[in-house]
Amino acid sequence: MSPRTPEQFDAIRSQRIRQIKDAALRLFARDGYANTSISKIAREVGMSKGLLYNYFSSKEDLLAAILEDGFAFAAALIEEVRAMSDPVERLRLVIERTFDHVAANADYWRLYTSLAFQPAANEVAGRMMEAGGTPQIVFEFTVDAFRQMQHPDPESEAWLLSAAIDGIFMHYLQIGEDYPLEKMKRYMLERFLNVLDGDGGGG
Amino acid sequence: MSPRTPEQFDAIRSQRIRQIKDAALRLFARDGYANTSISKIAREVGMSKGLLYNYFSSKEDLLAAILEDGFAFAAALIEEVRAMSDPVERLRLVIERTFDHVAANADYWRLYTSLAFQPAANEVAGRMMEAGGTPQIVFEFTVDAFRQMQHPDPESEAWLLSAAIDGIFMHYLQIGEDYPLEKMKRYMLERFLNVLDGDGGGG
Amino acid sequence: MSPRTPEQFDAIRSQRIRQIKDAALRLFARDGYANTSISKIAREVGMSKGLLYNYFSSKEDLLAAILEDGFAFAAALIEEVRAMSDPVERLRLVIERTFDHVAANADYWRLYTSLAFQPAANEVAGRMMEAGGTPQIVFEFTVDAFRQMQHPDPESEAWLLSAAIDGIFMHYLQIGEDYPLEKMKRYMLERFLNVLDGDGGGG
Amino acid sequence: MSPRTPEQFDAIRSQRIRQIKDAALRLFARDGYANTSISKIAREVGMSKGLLYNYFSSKEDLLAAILEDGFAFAAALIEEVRAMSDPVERLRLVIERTFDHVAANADYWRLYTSLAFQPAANEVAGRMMEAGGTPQIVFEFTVDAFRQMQHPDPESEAWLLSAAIDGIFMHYLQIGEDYPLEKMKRYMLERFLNVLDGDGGGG
DNA sequence: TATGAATGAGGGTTCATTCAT
DNA sequence: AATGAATGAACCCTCATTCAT
Repeated sequence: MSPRTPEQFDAIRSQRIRQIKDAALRLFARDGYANTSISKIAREVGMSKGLLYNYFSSKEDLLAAILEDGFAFAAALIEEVRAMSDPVERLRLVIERTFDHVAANADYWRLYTSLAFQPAANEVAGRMMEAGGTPQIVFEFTVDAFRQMQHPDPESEAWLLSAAIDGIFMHYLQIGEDYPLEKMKRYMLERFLNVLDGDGGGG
Repeated sequence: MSPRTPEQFDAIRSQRIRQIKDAALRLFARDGYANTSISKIAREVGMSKGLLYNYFSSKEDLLAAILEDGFAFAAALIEEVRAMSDPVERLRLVIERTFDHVAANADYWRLYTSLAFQPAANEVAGRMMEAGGTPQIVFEFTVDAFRQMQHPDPESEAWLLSAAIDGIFMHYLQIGEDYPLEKMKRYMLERFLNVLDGDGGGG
Repeated sequence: MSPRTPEQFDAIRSQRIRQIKDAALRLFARDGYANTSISKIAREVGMSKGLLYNYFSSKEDLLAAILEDGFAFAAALIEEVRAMSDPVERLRLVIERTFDHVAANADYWRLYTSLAFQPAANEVAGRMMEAGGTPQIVFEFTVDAFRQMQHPDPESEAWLLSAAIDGIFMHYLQIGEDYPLEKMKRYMLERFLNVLDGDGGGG
Repeated sequence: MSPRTPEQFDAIRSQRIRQIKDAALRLFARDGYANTSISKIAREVGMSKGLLYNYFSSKEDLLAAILEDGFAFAAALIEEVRAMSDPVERLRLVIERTFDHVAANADYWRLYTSLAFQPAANEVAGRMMEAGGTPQIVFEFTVDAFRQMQHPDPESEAWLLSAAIDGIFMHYLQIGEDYPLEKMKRYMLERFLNVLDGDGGGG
């Protein structure tokens, strides 16, 4: 009965936003952005369409918010790693962190990949992906590492490594939990970075 | 004056079907199946919506016809390669043929990949992909080859190779002609199959 | 090889028209006029849509031609019966002829009835039915007969008789060959006209 | 200012549903189900097409809801009458109630009859009519009554009575208010059940 | 005579978004 | 904060009809 404090309002607000984003991500990932209606999302969350529009001004806005969350991970990772002096060690960390993030956020990556494939399909997503130029930086890290390892063709090897990683993720996202993701992570580190042990930082 | 012969009708039909499939593939690949309307396809071809339905009974039917064309390539490749006695040589051929097909049919693979990512989004595509179980066979070819090469962990290496290939395709499909696809093909053959030369059968 | 004579052309023409009307009647009766497309009729006959339009200038024209055939029966019956001196005998003949026509042309009556129920649904049919005022005449015959039989309420009895006949037809058209149509014909003659025997004029 | 209560929403819903059903029934009855577009119904009600779909998930669903209302009458009548001990009295009541229902719901019966005539034309209606097997029960009531009245041929007489009733309805539905429906009801009761007086059970 | 390609209007349906309450 | 009624544009699809050949 007592009126809610502003803090309570904020808490409710944050929780609502989280619920909406979670439901939307799940549905976007499974059925595709275009095949997911606002109605379905609202029903999944258990709120009215109208209220959903109190938190996100459009379907695209909701998509942008979801993508933003994922970009934050990439930005944080770059930040964490930028100052490292050993390129090989840096690359190792990037790989481990990324594998773990994919394992923990499969839906996000499913959505991300499906959007990345058809940038023309969605203006907002297209613009955001162009802006969030993470991959470029990571690619340069990779070349650095192979150069330091005296690899004869660091560029090709970098392309290969990043292709292998993306391919592994693709397989994992399609096959799901039957895919030996953890094993492949260790196999990658071993084959590309000669890292023999390592518990993989598994979550 | 005299009525058209059946051959003339057939010619018109074939040409129209080809025009429609071409336009649809282009748009599906660029904008996504869900974002491509029949109207847009018809406009692209320069015909009325109604006429399109003389050739394809539904949007899904059109999609199926397009996918079928691609599956035919896979089936033909398997057929060609099945009887080969040397697994390594067989794998080499599969890789080369597939690289070439991807290079020549980028739109098809763009569409294919985008559909493969969200099988729940499209019933028809989902069913067709389940039925056309090519990847499984190709994976077994790969394991065979590495076993013959006495690789210590043929399964993991097979996973890695197929991931690398798919990743390369992903990059190529996203980046386009700037991507060094031909170079990566040679690099792959060299690194995974110890094939040193080879002009790659380039088309 | 020898060129066809005009008579042959006419014969072909008549046959085509008959085929088209037959197929159209069957489909109109079963699926309804609105649910039957020109394409379906042409396919059923085994000719092209274009050719069908050589014989009937529109779908409505085809419907009109079919209805006309049925009206011809009614007109002929009236003609045959008009001069009869005994109203009872005349009514008996009308009933027998009508039962027989319904039995032999169930599809026509199915179509006729479905159209008669919703005159607003089809302008052509509506106009034709209004013009072909057969029922009115037959009703008067019926009243005449009952008057001659000294029935205390000839009008009501006439309404009843014609309702019973129409109801029997309705049941027959809905139930089909399981319905005891012949038996009901005899029962009607017996109960309404005191006709005890009669082989029913069975065809 | 304050949001609408659930009761208010319910009231709006009920009213809209009633408006839609009323308009649809009127149009279906007059023009036929196939000739009545959702647009026309919406225009008749004065709402957008889209809103109509908030209340009925499809045109067929709307039809089903309308038919359901009519079936409810039949079920209630059967229920009311089932326990009656005197078959003749029971039949009398069924006849009176049905005449009254037809008189009060002419549009419904127009629609019903038009659908019953071409079961192949509409899957939903076909299935519902098959399931709602009222006529069969009523027919058995009728036979019972004639058997109790020692009629020499109860089955034929039952067929005749039900045909007469259906025929009367047919005439009434086609002719409209000029048809002496009330008079025919009394005439039927008198001729078939020897009921001489009766206020007609007027509703 | 004969074909079927071609059109265009209209039908059923969905959905992002707005708004009164 | 919260609801769901309401709209309108766009979507997939059908079909009577016309026309070049």
